[in-house]
Amino acid sequence: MGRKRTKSGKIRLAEVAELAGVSPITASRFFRNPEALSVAKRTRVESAAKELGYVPNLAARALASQRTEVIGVLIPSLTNNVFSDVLRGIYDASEGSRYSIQLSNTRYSILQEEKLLRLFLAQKPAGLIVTGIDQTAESRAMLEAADCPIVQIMEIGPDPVDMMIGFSHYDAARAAVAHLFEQGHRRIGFVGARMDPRVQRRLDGYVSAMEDAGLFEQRLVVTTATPTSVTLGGALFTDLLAREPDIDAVFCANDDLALGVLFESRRREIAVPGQIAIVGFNDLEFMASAVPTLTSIRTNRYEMGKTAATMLINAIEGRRPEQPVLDLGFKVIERQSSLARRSDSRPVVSGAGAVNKMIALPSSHD
Amino acid sequence: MGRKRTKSGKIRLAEVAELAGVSPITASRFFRNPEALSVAKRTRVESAAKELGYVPNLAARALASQRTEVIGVLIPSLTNNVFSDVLRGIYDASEGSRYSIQLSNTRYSILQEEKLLRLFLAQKPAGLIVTGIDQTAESRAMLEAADCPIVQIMEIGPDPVDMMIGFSHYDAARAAVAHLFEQGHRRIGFVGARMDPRVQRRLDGYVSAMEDAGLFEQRLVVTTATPTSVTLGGALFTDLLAREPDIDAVFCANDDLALGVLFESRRREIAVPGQIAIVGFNDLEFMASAVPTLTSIRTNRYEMGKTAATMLINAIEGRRPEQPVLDLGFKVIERQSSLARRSDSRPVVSGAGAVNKMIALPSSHD
DNA sequence: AGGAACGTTGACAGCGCTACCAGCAACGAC
DNA sequence: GTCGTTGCTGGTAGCGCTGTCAACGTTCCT
Repeated sequence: MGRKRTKSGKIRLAEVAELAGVSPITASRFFRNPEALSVAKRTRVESAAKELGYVPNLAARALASQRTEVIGVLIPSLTNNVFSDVLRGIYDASEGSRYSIQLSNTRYSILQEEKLLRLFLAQKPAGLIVTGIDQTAESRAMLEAADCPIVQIMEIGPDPVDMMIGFSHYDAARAAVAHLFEQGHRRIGFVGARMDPRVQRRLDGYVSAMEDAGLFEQRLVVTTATPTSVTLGGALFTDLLAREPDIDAVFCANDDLALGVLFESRRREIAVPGQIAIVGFNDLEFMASAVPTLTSIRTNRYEMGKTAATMLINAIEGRRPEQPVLDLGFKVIERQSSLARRSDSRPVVSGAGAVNKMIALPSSHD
Repeated sequence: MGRKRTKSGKIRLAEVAELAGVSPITASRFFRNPEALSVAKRTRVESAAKELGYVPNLAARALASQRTEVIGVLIPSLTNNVFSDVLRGIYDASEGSRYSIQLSNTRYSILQEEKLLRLFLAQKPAGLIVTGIDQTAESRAMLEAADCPIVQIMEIGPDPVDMMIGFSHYDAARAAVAHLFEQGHRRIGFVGARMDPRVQRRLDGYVSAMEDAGLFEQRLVVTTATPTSVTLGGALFTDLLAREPDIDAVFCANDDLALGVLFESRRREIAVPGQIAIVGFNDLEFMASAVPTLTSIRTNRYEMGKTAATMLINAIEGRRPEQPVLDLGFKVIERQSSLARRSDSRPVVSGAGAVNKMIALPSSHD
């Protein structure tokens, strides 16, 4: 059953040093700063380590050096596939580096975030990646006092703690609404779930764009604190229709909701985009192959994670970025679901991706 | 910018002990085994620790005790939302415990898995969670020699390394095909992507069920090593149709593929389930709200992760499970997409979830 | 009463590594 | 030739905690 207790081979740095004929400290240097060694000793230590199969004891290293090689990552959700893309980027960037990722889930609670932050900081992480810009005052103070580089991800805003990488959800939402305006839609509903700070900012963007056009009405907005799902999209859309039967478009705070709206439309035999246009947010993979294909806002999630981790590692190693705040922007991916209303109400069902014009915009950060 | 270097408050166990008026070792015991202390000292240490805001130094603890409180988790993918459910369960179970999760991604490579395993084991984890039962001989040997409890997740099979929790993908696939037979379908195609060992076993189950009925033909099977996606589902379905235009059902190795098949059917104006029945695998959330609602095999992924981590933690603390191999089974969730063929070819578009009969089956492990 | 058994506490000695500083050789500048 | 400089190497002294074992007081048994 594999529970047998084997006396650990126990190859220490001292053994490697002995085999290589150098002092332990020289062997130690080989692993931290090989350039500092003469070529002769370097190769000797290297082959000795390989021969013995030496693996450094991270706990001893951390204790002696007073720092760890752990990057702490705080994200609000493991379920939301938006974060799995970001995480994949982070893990990819950390791979091959000496740093390991310590992940924790705040469950969209800034109090939980504060608690986790305290825990993380006590272990002296090499760096920290935190989600968003809405921390408690206490968290903010801890972050500012922290003795390591920090990257805030997912959005950009004023007053970064250290580094920041993301895009403006506000601007992205405005762009989505602008696109619907362009296509001739006027009574545009908003459907949102979870309503975390980033979704809230999307709502703010929607409201401002609608107000600018003199078209905003509170009754066009349907939101809930419930976690998002496809089914919920259908339910919220049902609510919206009951309240405002004459809407001609729906801007969904994410793609799951958009898919739910699409299915609900089909269930009700409402033509998309003939009778109702749909725009989602995030541009998940399925948006391009739905029928009709679904318009969405593409956000560079994988890249965000990867860049964040890369920037962080560079900063840890003393190479601070020229530009600490990075706006990754977004793109309006125009597809069939948001086309201008047509006289015939039959949905367009030509090949997927036929309409796939892209509008790239950096978010203007104010 | 938060880079200011603060001299760490540096509250050590010694400080706590001093304030409490006990020896450091007694204070240490308070954190590891409070029951061993007298009530008086226990409360004294407790309040001293709280007053000073003491947080133990994990590196020192690990070094001195020769073991860590880290649970290593090896999964093949971060993208696949099947794993995000499992992970959520694992993280949820670890929360509140003293153990922290160290996650690594094998990218579906057993060689990469072997490499990561070596890395993990060198740090003497408290426990290990690995995916599946297909390890290299070398990995297997390392696992058997490992000095910690181990749980294999996602599937069950003969000869567990230690503990095992999952279900039979083979039996689940057979059940899916049996369901299609019941509904009167005969020419059932198989669509699979990625073809990792578990998908392969689903294919094996499909093949055996079809052979049992004398209906198997190699040309009914379309697979690819490409990672799965909704779009890919449509493409594979297109291939299948080109090869075998007269199929009456498709069993998809996962739900993303099934959704792709649904969209492609709609694009081609093929009625589901009128002309073609669809069955997916995993029962992701959207399956219940698609139009038509999509039949799938429900697998208990969150529960799998949570139970695995709970079992592991119990085993670490000496409470080994009565039953080291746990079959979580699966359920055939019958929905509209797989109903018997009907004379009229119009898809059923009544309310979602109208048909939602469930068949629960434990997988028979041989 | 004597002794064993138990519960509780503390002293000591590291765990494996690295920070710090000293030492040494080789080299070039004056 | 002397001095400083640079490049490389090693010795010493911990980092903060826990394993081990001994010692103590108390209780219970014979």
